[in-house]
Amino acid sequence: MQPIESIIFDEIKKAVETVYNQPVVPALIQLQATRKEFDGDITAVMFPLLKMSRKSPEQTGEEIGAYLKEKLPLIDSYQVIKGFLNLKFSPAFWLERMKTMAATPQFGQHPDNGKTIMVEYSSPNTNKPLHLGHIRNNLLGWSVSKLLEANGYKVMKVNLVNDRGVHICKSMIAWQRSGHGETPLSSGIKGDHLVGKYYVLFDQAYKSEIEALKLQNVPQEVAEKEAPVLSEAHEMLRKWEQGDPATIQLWETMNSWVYEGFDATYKRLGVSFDKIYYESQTYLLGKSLVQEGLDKGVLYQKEDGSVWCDLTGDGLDHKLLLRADGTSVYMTQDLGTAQQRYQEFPSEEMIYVVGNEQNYHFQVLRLILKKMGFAWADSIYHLSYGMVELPQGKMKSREGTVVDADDLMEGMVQTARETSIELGKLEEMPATEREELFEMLGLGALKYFILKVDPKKTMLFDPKESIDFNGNTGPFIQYTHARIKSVLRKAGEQGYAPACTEAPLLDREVSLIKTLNDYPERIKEAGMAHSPAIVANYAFELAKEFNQFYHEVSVLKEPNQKVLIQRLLLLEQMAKVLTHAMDILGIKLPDRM
RNA sequence: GGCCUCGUAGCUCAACUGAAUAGAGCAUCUGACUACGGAUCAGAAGGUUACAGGUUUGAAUCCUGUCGAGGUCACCA
Repeated sequence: MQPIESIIFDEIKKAVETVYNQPVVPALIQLQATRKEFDGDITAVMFPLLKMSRKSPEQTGEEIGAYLKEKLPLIDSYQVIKGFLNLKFSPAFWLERMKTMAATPQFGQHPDNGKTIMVEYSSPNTNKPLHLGHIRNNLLGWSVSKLLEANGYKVMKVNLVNDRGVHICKSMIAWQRSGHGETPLSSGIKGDHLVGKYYVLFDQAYKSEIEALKLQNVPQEVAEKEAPVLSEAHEMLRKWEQGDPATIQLWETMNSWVYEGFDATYKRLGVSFDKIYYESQTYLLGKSLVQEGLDKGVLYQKEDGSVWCDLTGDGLDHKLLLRADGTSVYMTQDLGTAQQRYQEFPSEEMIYVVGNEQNYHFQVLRLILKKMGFAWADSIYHLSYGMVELPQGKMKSREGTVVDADDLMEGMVQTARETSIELGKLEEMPATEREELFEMLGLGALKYFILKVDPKKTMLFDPKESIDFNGNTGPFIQYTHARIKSVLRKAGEQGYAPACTEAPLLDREVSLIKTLNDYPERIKEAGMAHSPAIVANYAFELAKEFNQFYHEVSVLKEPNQKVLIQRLLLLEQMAKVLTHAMDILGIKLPDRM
């Protein structure tokens, strides 16, 4: 559906050219939605035109407004306030708009553009369970993928699991030492939590060994490096890299526990992937690229054999790419995986959903790829999101302030359960259906709370506020949807079906149509900004507007049937748009609650 | 110390590309339950957009400086 601005743009340009008898640069025509407090639908800013008109802003607005009103039937009236020309469209125009959107099956869904985008997100370590920070990552990754799909892209959702390294060996060592063969099955503990438990145990053992060494007058720094458990962990990593069968087997076993746990968390959170990569299979990539870089003279080698990239010319430092012993570092693999991805799925854009503490890493990654002459380096987009903080500050594992993902989800669902039961509205609902509803509400609250904030900003997660179900929250929108559905249901029982009857529209209805009409543009805007927050805030505006309308107008008590039937059509549109918007956020909408 | 990001109502967040009187929600106070669903709605109060300059017809937004917060500058990932 054609946005209103583009319909009117050429007309206004023509009007200005005619009235002032000279050509106009498009940039001078500035249009914006008219602010709520003024009468009108679209506003043209007069200031840029003053040089042409050589008249006051008010006079200029008058002249162009008068011309437009006379020439364009769809302009009902105009009003000039200061330097702003507010144009109001005719009711017939808005009726037409409503008809068009009602006839559009997937309103808000942009047509397939034939382009592919890759989105990498989640990318967890396999030594501990997911926490609140991962939740933001996962929700963003999922939602941005949906958002891009709504913008007509084909999206490949990818997860690169960090399944190897010394951190995993730490859990393995602790399990060997004190696990006594414990498994998720034998203990009833979820796999990722069980492995996480041993990671913590490792840390405790490590610390007490340091203390013990210090009692023997070993200096702190030396103790930190030479504690026996740590040496064991490094030894294990060496064995792993050599392919020692027993080590590999333990590694596989413990990782499989973690995956089982992650799968459950992902499932409840509602996210999924099209392809999962494992770092154990990709960590050797990138070495050939480094060789290529050396040949091209983009990289250089030190006497000890280590390979570096000099980025001082770009205001950055020297960056290590291969250690003296020839092993690769994080950046090396990332160069390699980027190339592999691009070859595997040539895409318009490769989006990495990664926290902003890695801004520097991605800056360097792009720069090196560019220096090496890969044009696709520009298609790498680091979707950098801010940290999630708690009222008491940052999450710190040492201080035990880490909010576990599973606990958090369960807590939200439990709160939804308590709140709903307290309100006492669901006595008639079957138990299983009720539980499904609590799940929808609890997770809806969580997802909305996190996604409504601009990704790049640091956000505060206040558990007390997140479980609030009033105001700008997921449950508020879910409730709104349930009410709309309820009216439609009752109307259906009375034999009414939504339709456009050309009945006159109230101002409030025109306003709703305007908001609905804006939806596809907002999706586009959100897609370009990679920001689900724009979608969330739009949905809230719409829900709020509905509630106001609903409070003022008795839809089912309306005596004029034509009016009634047409209002149902408007309600149906709202339900459709809300559903589509919430689907982008991964939030389910109940028909009743 | 170098580089990057951020600073908006008591709190959490908006403000598309520079545009009209900087908007919501929460909390506070007042009002509406003879309800198509009150998990709602109406209203009040709350601001020198950290500070100081500059550009512009116009600045929360762009530039410079100061102050404050966070991140990063690993042969960790």
